[in-house]
Amino acid sequence: MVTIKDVAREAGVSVATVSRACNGSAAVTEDTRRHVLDIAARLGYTPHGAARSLITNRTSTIGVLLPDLYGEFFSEVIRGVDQAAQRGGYHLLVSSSHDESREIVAAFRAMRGRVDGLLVMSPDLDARAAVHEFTDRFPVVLLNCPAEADRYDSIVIDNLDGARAIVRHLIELGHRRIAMITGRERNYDSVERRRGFREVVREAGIAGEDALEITGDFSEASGFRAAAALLEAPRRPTAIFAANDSMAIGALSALRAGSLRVPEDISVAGFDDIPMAQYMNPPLTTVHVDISALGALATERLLSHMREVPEHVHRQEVVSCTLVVRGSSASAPA
Amino acid sequence: MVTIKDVAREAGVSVATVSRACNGSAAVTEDTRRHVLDIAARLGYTPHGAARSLITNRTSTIGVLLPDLYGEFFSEVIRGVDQAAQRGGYHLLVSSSHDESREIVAAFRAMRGRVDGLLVMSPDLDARAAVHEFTDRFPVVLLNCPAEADRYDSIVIDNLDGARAIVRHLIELGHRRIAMITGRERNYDSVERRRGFREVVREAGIAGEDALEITGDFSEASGFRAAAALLEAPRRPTAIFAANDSMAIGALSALRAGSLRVPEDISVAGFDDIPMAQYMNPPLTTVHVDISALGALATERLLSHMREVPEHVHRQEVVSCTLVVRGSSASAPA
DNA sequence: GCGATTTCTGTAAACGTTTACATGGCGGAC
DNA sequence: GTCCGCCATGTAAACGTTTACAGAAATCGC
Repeated sequence: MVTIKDVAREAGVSVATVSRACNGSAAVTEDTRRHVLDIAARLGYTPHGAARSLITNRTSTIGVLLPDLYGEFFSEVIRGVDQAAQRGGYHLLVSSSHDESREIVAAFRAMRGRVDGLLVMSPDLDARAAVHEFTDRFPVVLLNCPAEADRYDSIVIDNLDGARAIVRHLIELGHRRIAMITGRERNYDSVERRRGFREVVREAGIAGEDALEITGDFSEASGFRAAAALLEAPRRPTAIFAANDSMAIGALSALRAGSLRVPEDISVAGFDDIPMAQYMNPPLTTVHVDISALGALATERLLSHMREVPEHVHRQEVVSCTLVVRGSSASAPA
Repeated sequence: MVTIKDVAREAGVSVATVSRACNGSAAVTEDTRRHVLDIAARLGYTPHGAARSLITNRTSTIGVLLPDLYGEFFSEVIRGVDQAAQRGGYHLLVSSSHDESREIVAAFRAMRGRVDGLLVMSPDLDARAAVHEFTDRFPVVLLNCPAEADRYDSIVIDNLDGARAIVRHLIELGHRRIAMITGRERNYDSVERRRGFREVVREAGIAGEDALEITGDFSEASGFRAAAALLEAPRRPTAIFAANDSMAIGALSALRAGSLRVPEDISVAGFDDIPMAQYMNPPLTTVHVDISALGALATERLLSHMREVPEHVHRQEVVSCTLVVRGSSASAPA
């Protein structure tokens, strides 16, 4: 591998000059610069990232910690993150599949000296402590995590508001028996969305047995299973609110398999508005969240945190979401 | 930031001993090891990745170069890559949105000293030269790229075979006017799939004007537009083969908007079998590719290449794909 | 109890950069 | 023509590790 020394020797200058020429430092003649860059190009020299990081204490990389990479939601988030990072001249070190605190800690440790800041997306409620331990190490921004607003920087979706809006929508359509397919018990987004569901349902005076809850895991398959189970319920709901679009899509499929018409016989609503949602049959009524913008926002927040590190003050930012009514919801059957 | 020196001082040993204790080297007493690790934990010491990489010449990271991160296909690939990498103790440095050769080269350069190997997924035909320049730098595996088999390691989908199978399927159902929605002109997968389409259509003796081709870009929206345009065609096709599932899903939506029934009036087929495909209405006939396995396979290939670097011999591996017939295709209307 | 051998720990060099500081050369002002 | 100052370049230290080698302590055989 060709190093800066090889270039220096070949060009007949010192390594300092090569370094300066490559980094566009002012103090080098135009002639020398061209000469050095020529040699460098000819030799195929590329600076060694680790060496550079070691001395400059900068890596031009931000770490991203995810629970999983499954589904369109996460891929959209990453897309936004990547775009914003690239715009700022940063790379992305991605680490996913961290269900347990223990794994998160391990991933965290592995990041020191490799990243300048960290974006943590860990909706799991248990991971909080693990995150806290590292928040003084380098700048951290939490994305969609449960967090005390004053101790962390965080970006969260207004889950509560979104859930309220969509459940209200269903109630306004005359539904009085509404089921919710939740995510896992420890998932923050799911818990918040369920909180909205429960609130609105209670306000509307809907009895507990008419506000059925059934647990999924945010995957299409779990939505399918949940909806299939709901069809067997003694008092079948006239509307289903799934805690995310993937489960809603699975539910649509199960209902069709059970020969129910959506929305004539039963309404379905999701959450997130993944790109696919509008192309469903029927198109999915859901809560729109600008997912990639969410990722981009979090990244920009992190980048600015990294610049102003000493006088930084933590903030929690809430991104709003809006109800999108499409074909999968309609008036309750008579 | 606490370094190995701090730990050494605090523990009253040399840095060498700390290093050995942390890395589980044999030559250190159990007592010393425990003592050192205690101090390290108390001080919250984490080794500095860059420093370690510099001396060991290993980064425990593999780079992933992508054209974009949009859609379920890429997210599934990354998922497989991430899982395999994690299993092998590697991290992922992701860099996406590289449309032009110039950008690919820049991304490549940024990777030196940061990764031990590189996974390149660049279906763009123009990027080939850029890739070649770096193949002697570190181990590279191409994923779904056009490549001379003997000069690179590569994994490709058997696009040709898959496309043939699905077009034959449509023809066997009696369709004689079949349209294809392709991807971009420079996209390798798309070109190969189109080649399969053309071959089979010609063999079946279908006239050129009955084998309409229309260009999309692999997005749902482009599939929607393409299908909408096909509805206006003088001789409307009775079947549509989209070069990927996203476009097929967009097409389904457009056909529904145009009041055509799928599959009674018109059949639709996709490619990839993204997780969502089976939940469509109607469920999508497509070509199944085990996408995340593809990513995992490429990663394992890269890892083994990294181990046996000198005597490594390049191979091209072709992963097969299988026709999956679901509800979106049926006999041609009379 | 003494030398040989083994086992553990310390010293210091090395990895490839960047950058503060030193140095030398050259031009301009007088 | 001399001196001063500036500007381009070079020298060398530093970043935080790992590891070859050396050295000290402990164990063992006799």
